[in-house]
Amino acid sequence: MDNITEILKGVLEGSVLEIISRHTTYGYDITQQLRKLGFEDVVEGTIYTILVRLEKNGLVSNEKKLSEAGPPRKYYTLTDLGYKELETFWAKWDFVSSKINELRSK
Amino acid sequence: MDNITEILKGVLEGSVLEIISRHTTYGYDITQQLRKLGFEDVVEGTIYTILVRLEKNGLVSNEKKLSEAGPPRKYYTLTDLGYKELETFWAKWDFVSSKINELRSK
DNA sequence: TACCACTACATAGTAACACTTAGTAGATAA
DNA sequence: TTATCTACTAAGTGTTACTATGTAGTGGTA
Repeated sequence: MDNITEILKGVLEGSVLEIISRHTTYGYDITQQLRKLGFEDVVEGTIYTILVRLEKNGLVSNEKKLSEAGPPRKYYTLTDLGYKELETFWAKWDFVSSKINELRSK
Repeated sequence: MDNITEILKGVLEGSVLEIISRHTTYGYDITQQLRKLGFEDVVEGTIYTILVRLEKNGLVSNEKKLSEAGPPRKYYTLTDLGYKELETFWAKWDFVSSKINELRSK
């Protein structure tokens, strides 16, 4: 799917929160998961900037651990604030997507 | 719903295209329709900039007509390119929303 | 007449976000 | 030694919705 950049705005960050909420993980892996999901053009740089932002906003914390296959990894975990934000994200998503579908169907 | 700005990015433009595709209409009315739909914080300035952009990109054309209740209105209509773009928008929306829901449910 | 509310459009500036691009660096296999 | 995969960093860009403010026509009302 070409050029979904604009539709991804605001959505990608929520997706990253969702992924981290499942189990603690690191940037490179998150990128791979999103690409496997179908967002094939997502690159690492995008995810890392999101992670930096999330941490700056207190939504995630990280712990550096050694890797078996490369440089050390930063494993991210949601904070309480992060879980709250994730909930808010889904509420917003439900709201917007229901309204968009309403607009479309009538 | 508070602060859905980021999620609306890319979506609002598609919504405007969808509204115009139903029947030719003007900026102020589009704003009202979107507010009635639930996007209560959408203001006229936002819609006018979108309309200017759409026209610049050849997706809509407009015709000025007198109003019964104020200044003249600019009635917008989708061009062929506009209809194509609208179709593309819905394809992107379907793609992204299905992927997001997939992420959420697994 | 003066004022206000509603209608209707315009636009310069801002903030937020995903993306681009380029880099560093460890591990492993050819 | 070269290449490939893993893993993180960061400066700069482009697009978008929003903020804020302005202009202007119409109709009601005090």
